[in-house]
Amino acid sequence: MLRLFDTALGYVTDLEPSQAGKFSMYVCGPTVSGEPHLGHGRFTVVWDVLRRYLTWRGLDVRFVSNVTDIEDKIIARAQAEGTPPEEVASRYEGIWWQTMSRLGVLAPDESPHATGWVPDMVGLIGRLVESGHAYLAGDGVYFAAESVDDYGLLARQPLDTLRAGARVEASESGSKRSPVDFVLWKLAKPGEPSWPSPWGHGRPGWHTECVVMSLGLLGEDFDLHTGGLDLSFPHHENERAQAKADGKRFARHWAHNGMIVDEGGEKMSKSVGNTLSLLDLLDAYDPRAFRLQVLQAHYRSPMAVGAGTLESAAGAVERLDVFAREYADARSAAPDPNALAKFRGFMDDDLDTPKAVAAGFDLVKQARSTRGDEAEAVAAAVFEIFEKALGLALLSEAKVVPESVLRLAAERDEARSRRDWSAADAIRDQLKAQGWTVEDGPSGTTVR
RNA sequence: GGCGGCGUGGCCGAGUGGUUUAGGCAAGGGCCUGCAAAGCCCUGCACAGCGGUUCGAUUCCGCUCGCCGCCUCCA
Repeated sequence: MLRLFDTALGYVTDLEPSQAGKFSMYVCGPTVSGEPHLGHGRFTVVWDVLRRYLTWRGLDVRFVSNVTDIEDKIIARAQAEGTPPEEVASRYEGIWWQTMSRLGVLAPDESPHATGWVPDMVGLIGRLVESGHAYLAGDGVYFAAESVDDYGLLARQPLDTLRAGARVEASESGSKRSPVDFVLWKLAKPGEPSWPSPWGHGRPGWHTECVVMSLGLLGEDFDLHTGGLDLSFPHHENERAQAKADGKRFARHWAHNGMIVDEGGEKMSKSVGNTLSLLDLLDAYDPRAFRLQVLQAHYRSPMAVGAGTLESAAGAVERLDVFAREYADARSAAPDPNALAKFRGFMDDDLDTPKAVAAGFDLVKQARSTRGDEAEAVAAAVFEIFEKALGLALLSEAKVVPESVLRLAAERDEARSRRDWSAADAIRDQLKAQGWTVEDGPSGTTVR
């Protein structure tokens, strides 16, 4: 069984599903108020890998990831642009799914939208108000964090130290009774989108949607709740507090991925403004290079991304493609069971993809240094591991070569058959100048 | 201030109390090649600093220095 670091426990533990053979996970998705950045790219790849791996291991995985389509930043952008908030949200959601597809991230089984669940959220808030866990203040309904006895579990800090450390500015609204309280329902200002509620027209606070949608779709006691490390507190803490106050069991396990950092080692974040566009990066490099780089770092470690790291990863992808072309026939062979067992051992140990990938590269080397059935089985394991389990597609098909290039290649073969090396070299230089790599094999000149 | 993490060879990035190496990229040498490319083989005496524990520490403990995260919207 897979072992994973559980944020709530603070150590690596067995990930026993509540129902044998099944696995339910909820990943906190994006707020669609802008283009995805590198951090989004990482968390989606990390949890996509976990999902694929568990599926590959034979579990029936149900993967739910939300889209936050109503939120302050969306409203702010809509107002700045003079367009409706729905328009902003749907535009960036379109870009989101398009980007995910380029990254090789599978679509969730379900992707609930916050705006589709407002009545359920109002229902939850109502129950929380009734039971005394929430209260109405000047500008909205707030959750009384201190009413939950183990508040601070995910933060791994007791409540009083959280309270002591809370920024004063954060509570300057003057509405909260305690600085650790958080808003469940924001009353609408004129011109803001709103839904009806017993407390007046307004919109849900961010921390409420994920509780309602995860419980609504996966039921109580679902297996795993994940997201970026920066969501562990306060977002996930607050979700958990609501579920608990509502008498629900909520997620059995919690897992969080590490942050992307810039060249200076500082976390990329919207507030600092040092985020890098994921779209630009995917335009500039093979998207698989980013995916491989994510795999080569442990999911909990901070990860630096820059031109150098991406070029390095792109080179490695290229190497894998060369292998995939040479060993394309092995795709249909039975993978070497020992190789797969070793791979599983690494993955089961807290999703150690760096080691798993290293093992994959070792297999590439191993396949090339043996012959016959053994080489074929090892090569088949390479495909099995990278493509099926990790979701990194390898290209066995050469890319389409334009007619003019093929003609030059033919001319070069002809020159070589005449042993006219200077003519052959001149053509090679010409092809190189056009960005093609020329290789001479038994069947003549090939380009890629 | 509270809680937590990190510091590894040119770069990214794993890992471990002790025969021999993570892996990728880059670099150097060799094989192959008309020359290349691709591939294969070989090469780097890495573990912030200072002490301590130990037969032995990069790995355990302490201290110092440096960097970072969370406590605030954030993946």
